[in-house]
Amino acid sequence: MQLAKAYDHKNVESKWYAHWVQSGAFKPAEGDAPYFSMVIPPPNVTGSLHMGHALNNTLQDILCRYKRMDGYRVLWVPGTDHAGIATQNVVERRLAAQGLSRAQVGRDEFIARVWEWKKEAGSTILHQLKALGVSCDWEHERFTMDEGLSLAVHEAFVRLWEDGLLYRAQRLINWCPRCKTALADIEVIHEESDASLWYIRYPLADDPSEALIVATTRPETMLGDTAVAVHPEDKRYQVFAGRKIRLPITDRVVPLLLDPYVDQTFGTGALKITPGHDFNDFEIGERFGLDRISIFDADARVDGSAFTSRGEKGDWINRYNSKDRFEARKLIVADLKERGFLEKVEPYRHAVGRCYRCQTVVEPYLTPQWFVKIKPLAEPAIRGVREGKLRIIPEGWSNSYFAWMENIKDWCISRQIWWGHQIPAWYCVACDSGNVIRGNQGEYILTKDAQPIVARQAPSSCPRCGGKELLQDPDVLDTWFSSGLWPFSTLGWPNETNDLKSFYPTSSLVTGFDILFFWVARMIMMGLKFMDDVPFRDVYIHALVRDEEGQKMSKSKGNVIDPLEVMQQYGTDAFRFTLTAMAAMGRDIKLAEDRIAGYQNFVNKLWNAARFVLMNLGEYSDRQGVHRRFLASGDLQFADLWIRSRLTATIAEARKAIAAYRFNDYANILYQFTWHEFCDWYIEMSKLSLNGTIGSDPKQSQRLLVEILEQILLLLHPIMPFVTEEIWQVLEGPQRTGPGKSVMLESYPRLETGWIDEEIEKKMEFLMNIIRAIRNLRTEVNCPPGKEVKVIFHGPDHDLSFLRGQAPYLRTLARVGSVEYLTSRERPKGAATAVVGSVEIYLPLGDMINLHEERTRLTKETSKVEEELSRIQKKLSNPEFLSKAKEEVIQKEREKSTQHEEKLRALNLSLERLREIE
RNA sequence: GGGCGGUUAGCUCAGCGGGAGAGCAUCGGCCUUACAAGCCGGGGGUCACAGGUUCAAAUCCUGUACCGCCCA
Repeated sequence: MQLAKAYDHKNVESKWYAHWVQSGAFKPAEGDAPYFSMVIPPPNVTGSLHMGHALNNTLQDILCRYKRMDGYRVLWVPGTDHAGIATQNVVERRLAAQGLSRAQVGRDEFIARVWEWKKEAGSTILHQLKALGVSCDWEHERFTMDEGLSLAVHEAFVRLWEDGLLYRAQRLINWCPRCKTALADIEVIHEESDASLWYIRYPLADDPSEALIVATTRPETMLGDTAVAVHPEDKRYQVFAGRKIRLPITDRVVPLLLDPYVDQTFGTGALKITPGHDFNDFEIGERFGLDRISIFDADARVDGSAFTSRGEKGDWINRYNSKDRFEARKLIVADLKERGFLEKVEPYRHAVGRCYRCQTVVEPYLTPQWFVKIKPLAEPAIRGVREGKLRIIPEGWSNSYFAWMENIKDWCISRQIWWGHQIPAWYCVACDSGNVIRGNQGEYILTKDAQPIVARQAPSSCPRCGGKELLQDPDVLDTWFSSGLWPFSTLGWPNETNDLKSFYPTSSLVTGFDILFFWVARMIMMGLKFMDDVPFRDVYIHALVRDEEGQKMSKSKGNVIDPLEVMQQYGTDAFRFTLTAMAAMGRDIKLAEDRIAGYQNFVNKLWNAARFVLMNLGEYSDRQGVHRRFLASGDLQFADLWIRSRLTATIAEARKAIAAYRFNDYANILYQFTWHEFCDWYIEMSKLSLNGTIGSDPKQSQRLLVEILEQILLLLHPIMPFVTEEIWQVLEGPQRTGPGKSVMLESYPRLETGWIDEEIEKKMEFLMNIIRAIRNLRTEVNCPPGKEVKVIFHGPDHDLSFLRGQAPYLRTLARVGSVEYLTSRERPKGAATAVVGSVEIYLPLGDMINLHEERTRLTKETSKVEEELSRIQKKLSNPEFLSKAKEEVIQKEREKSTQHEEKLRALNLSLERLREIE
């Protein structure tokens, strides 16, 4: 029953994880205890573990382990999300490596290949999470594409449709020409970039010698212009009111509109209007009934048929047809320049929208899509937070939540990809034939007017005409649509399962703010809609992990720290502790590897403290598995009472911190107690009891050491599961270990408020200060560390008699060989001096003292105390302070004043002694 | 452009109305049989700046500067 000389995390971690899983320790307990449930923010099935996951799951694991130990029935549901676009991209790349395209293999074969890929590579991140030690119930693992969750998706879709909250319509949406799919608004990332502003002459139709100059960042879209707009009050353009414009190149004649939307300060104040490719222009187009010309195809290449179908003619159509939008831009700019329509080009910086998956510049594109009518869902979701059914922590984030929710736009949920939940809507080839356009290879296109038949299962016939041939909508749903259902779909919804009854609403959700809108907001809306209750009571939003310079970690910047490497090198516990200690609310984490190394020392410290305890157990083996038995039973010495009091305070603070999601406080409180109270003082003091110098029964000291160590292990376990388990198993011995036994199933330390003893704590604080003062004096006089010294105390009787009782501690901890207690007015001559409270401490080592240095030191301290004292006295002589400040504050200041006076008096006496020698 | 957050020791950060703190780094001394991944001790800060509120401001308010994020 000994521990190895050094803690070897590599061997320990996988061993205990397997043990936990095997013994079913992650499964929710039976019984009727209150529950605590969480769902994991499902990582992308394509993903691999990064710092964000590591932090996110460490914090969740802390909550789960804490709650489990504290008697709750805990369920933590793990799983992954099918990540439609990302996964499709991965599999397409694999196909491309074989020289194949998605179109070549066909839809069914492609889907089969995605599943194949998922089978072989889709659990990577879950395995990595296991390395982190997460205590998820793996029997509850879910995947957004598995059968049950697909059922939930269909059910949700159909119900939204039945409730009139879904519609299919031709709208301008964000289109990624690379992924060839629609994106939701928030899937577009706006990034500032350097570009140009082109100024183009737009001549008047009736007099080409007159022209307006429009400024644009996208000259190529002029092929789709159907108007020019100016501000109604813009004096520059009032002469042009009511006239028409003949567009360069296309010769299209378009109206000049007056619209207050136009920003007079932008460019020339004259705005070209392209309702088919700009969101703002689209709205102006709506107001004025303008044509919307969709000038590009799905690849964002100029689509000549867009013009011929309107009866437009000209060489320009052929010239630009099939040209990529950026190529078309170059051509058009060149052509404008050649024909004298280009006034000037200015450098210009503006935000460009890019696909969040592949960074391609998105194109506003006019296509039929499915939308969720979002306002009726958003309103209850706003109320839910306002009324406190759901707390967002830290609270500051609720502002962002409200701002977003209140300005929310309908959610485009259809995606033109293959991997995902195919939309449960069908179209009748018979009665809707005009809208179902079939191609040669079995593919088909639905027009904007197609009539969907929405159903839970493929209908066998058309409810309108009885037609037997029905085609399913080829689009799939946004992945976030299925993740929006995650908190209840994973529990079995739409079936009324026991899980759903037992664990919904979930207790907490822990996530990063980057998916507050993507995911959290949508879960709240969906939860309220389908479960009639919020999906979780608390949302804890944690920080982003950045690199040392505060930069977001990204592969392209090359500043990524791989959590797996870190765990390998420093150990998972050290890594988890670092993340926890740095997870202060509302602030990003700048992670430096030094810090992890620093906390690895803490793991080592704990390990060695445990080694000490085990090494000193001697014959003690009569443990009966009752923790805190001897701590509770009395017969405690001074140091025991002190550590028990401190332990109790630590338990109270730790519980408070974790309940408030103050993870960094939790970590620091335990660090402080373990290292600087238990190790630095209690263990050192216990050496005296163990060797019989103090107290009567060394066995009692052994018991208490074990019990306090146990408490520390229990408190630390949620953060550092592995090392605490390893120590626990050795410490408990064979009677209490074995299958099904684990520190993670023990009770979390409860609060015994009667154990707080302020008097004892004050006394210990005093003793510590005395010891520290003596150590300090020794250093000052260059006294060799091992050498015992004589010390003389002078002070009030009660202090001296207390110190008389502490002689053994003074000997061990301060190397005080002999003590003299002075009560007379005599003072030793030629001694180094320090003052603690009202006690003067003399180190009579006349020959070793540098008188000059000693005097400088004392003088410095005197002036420090004087300064402080005068500040306090000034306060106390201020009548306003005395009349307005709280009584306890005044009392405290008075006490301080007395203490400082005492100290000052003692210091002055010491200085006097020095002068006598000199 | 709108909103949010930050600016505290050399570094990373707590504290957010009544004594300026931690970890790391640094300096000095120690291989004291749990731990040199350690022990003991020390130094180091007009709490960004300018006003204001208050008996009392790092902490609350206003403004300025710089940095970061989100939204448009």
